[in-house]
Amino acid sequence: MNTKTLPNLNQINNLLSALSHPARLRILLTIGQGEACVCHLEAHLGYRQAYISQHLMALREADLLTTRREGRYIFYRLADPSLLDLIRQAGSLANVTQAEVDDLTQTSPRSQCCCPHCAEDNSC
Amino acid sequence: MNTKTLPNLNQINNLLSALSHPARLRILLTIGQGEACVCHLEAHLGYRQAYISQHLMALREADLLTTRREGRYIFYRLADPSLLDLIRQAGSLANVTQAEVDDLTQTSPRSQCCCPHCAEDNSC
DNA sequence: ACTATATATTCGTTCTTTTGAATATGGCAA
DNA sequence: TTGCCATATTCAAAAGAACGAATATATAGT
Repeated sequence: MNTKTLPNLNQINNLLSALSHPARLRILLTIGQGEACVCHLEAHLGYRQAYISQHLMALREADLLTTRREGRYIFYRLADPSLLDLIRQAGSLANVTQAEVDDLTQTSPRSQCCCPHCAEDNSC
Repeated sequence: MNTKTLPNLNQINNLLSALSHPARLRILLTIGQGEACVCHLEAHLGYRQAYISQHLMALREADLLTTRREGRYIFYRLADPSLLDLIRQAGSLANVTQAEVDDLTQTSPRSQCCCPHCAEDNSC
């Protein structure tokens, strides 16, 4: 629409738009500095699988994620870990402490992930 | 809307959503560390008055702006100047240099603002 | 009181995003 | 091959955001 030809503006806007969703924020925070497979996010956040995949697709298209396949599992990782800083800074501007931001990671008290990464810890 | 009851998440999301719009980003950058009236933004960015007011309303509702009335003019100011840092950081994540971010401020080669602040500089 | 100027609000339409449901793909193991 | 598990994609309906047009408000000056 109006954005005329301001590519830089659009790049920033695309980044922010990709971030501007509760589920996507939680996904990014859950991935954190490490990596996570879809089933992990599913178990951890309590969303449906397809729902998570859809948001992962959005994040991928915004170049915010990288992927790595390991057998049947696909592990997601932040393309740039400083994304976490951005979210934290947004939090601080929105009166959310860093501790509270980190809490947004865990919600689903049930179910566990049994991917290669989690299997050790869990009763898999 | 699945967001259940995660108020912190929503606060962050509301902030980011308010930012996620080309016109609003430019408005915020134009206000910068100082203050600006609507007519200034109008002249500077080349948007219609009502259009700007609409976006200012959105930014106000997200508590991103404070206002001050001076006669017929209403001056807008960032509620928290560190918002600029957030935008710059978003820029850097989106491969936009700080200089390029600052450029997003000026576009309309025409028209001038004649508010009390600008009158001195311009031919008003 | 009347007019002009600066800004805000409302309304309706269009465009985009979200989301559930269903289905597809791709690897692995029997 | 067959079937299963992890993940991706497609589709359509519903919800929401953007935006133009018109109109309202508030202040100042005459």
